Amino acid sequence: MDQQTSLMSLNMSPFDLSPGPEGSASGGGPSSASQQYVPQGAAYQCPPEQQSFGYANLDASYLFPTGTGGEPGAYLPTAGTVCDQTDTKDVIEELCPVCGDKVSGYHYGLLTCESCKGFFKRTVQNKKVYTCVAERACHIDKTQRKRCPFCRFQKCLDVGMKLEAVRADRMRGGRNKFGPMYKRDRARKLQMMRQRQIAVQTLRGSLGDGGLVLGFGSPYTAVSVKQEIQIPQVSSLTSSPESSPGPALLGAQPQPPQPPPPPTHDKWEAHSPHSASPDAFTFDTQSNTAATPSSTAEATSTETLRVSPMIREFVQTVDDREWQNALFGLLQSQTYNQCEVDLFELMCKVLDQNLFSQVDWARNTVFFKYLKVDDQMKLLQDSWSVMLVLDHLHQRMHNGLPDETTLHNGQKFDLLCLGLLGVPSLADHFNELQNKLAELKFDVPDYICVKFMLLLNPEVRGIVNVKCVREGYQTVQAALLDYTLTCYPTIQDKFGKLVMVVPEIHALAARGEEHLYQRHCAGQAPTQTLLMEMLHAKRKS
DNA sequence: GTTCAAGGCCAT
DNA sequence: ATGGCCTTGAAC
Repeated sequence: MDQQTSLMSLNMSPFDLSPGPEGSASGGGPSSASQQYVPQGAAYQCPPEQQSFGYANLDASYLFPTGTGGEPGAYLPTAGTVCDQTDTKDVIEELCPVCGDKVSGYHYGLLTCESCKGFFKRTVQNKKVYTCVAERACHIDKTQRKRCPFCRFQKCLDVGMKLEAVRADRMRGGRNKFGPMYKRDRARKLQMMRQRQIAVQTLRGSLGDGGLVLGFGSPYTAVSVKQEIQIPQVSSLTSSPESSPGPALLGAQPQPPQPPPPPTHDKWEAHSPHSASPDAFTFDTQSNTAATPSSTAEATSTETLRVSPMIREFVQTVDDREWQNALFGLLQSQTYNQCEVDLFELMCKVLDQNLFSQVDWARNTVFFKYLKVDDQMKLLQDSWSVMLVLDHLHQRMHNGLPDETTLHNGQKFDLLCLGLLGVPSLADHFNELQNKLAELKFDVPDYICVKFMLLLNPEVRGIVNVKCVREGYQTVQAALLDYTLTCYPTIQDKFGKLVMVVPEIHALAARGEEHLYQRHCAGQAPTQTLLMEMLHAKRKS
């Protein structure tokens, strides 16, 4: 699905390099790298036949570097060269993330080739304006990089080349503020390479070469809530903002992010049938079926019985594998070949992506999909944050999502903060909530019913078709009540207790929203995102 | 003194 | 316009 279009109309310029000594463009603000470059004029035209399919402008070719055939697994050193040669030079022997040519050093924030360095410099210094006559998704590689400067520059930004590293005063020589970052990046790469070598040595003995196939997410983009809702529905759940590639399969190397620990609870949290192979970007999840609770004391005897068809259908709308793939895909695409990323900014991007999934989920569900777009928007604007919190509780409780993960560049990313909407001090409250739910044997049907009830809130102001919303809410409410009575008869008033938890989730989400809004106002959050649009929408209403 | 990421130069 | 090579100069 094409989320680029709306952003392309935002007409943002990358050329606001404030002049002045020592990086006046610094200061921890949003990285311009994630913004969309919208050129004007028509200096260049991109040949239509050069467009690649979709928006996968980042290609995986540069992941299989330096002359070893480009086969999966070629990334691993051969047995004879495993040891002793881990110096900086080896680390540098990567391929340019823009075009796949040989890297010549750090340039404008990351390792690139000489030609992309020059291209980026000329573009920014001379304020060049390009146009793509195709779909703004041309494939960029070493042989075709000259054909569409628009897409080449876009890709430069997408992979993280930094506009602010181009000096407005054109002063030569010396070092800039990125020096220490390059140094840390080198150290991290060395460390990771050493770890990898150890793992390879261990694994070669028993397994032989492992495959290495890395999936890539497209660059980050945003659209308006309304547009997102109005995108034609697809047959199954898909996630935005990018049409995420499939799960990235990793071979024999200790490649972050790591998979969370296996789940430990009931059948709704059962191991995935696919989890036998090492798959660093997938953690175990319940299979996406409408199975019934089985291993809990209450539910064992009810196996496949007495769960209403509606709840079964609800459970089928849960696609945790997609959620995980989208999460880890984004974390990877945002950090691959990056020295250091702003973790708050990254968190906002993940939240934003989750929001897209949220919208996507909602507009494919019963009750909701028949509403008018304006009503849908109002419901989503009211419930997005509580649903994000609830989703995170679900991922932790039913899929063993860990507190943190190591990013591709070696930085640690706090996953829990996603559930806290960026407020670390809410961790205790969040854990308390999780414990409370665990005591209630909160399972996947509970989760999905509560989620529906959060979404279909008839109290939201300005809803035109209140009747329909209320009916949906009451139907789900009744289904949940029935489910809890049927499947958990020994938990006294499970339904009532679940309903009591809802205001707590609201309180937590409200604090998160406030925090995000403050940071947004302070210029610390990425702009032009669905997340920010949601924050603003609620304040306006 | 060395390093290396900036900007500059110039043949193509 | 591109891209390989050269010069520069702050940080180490």
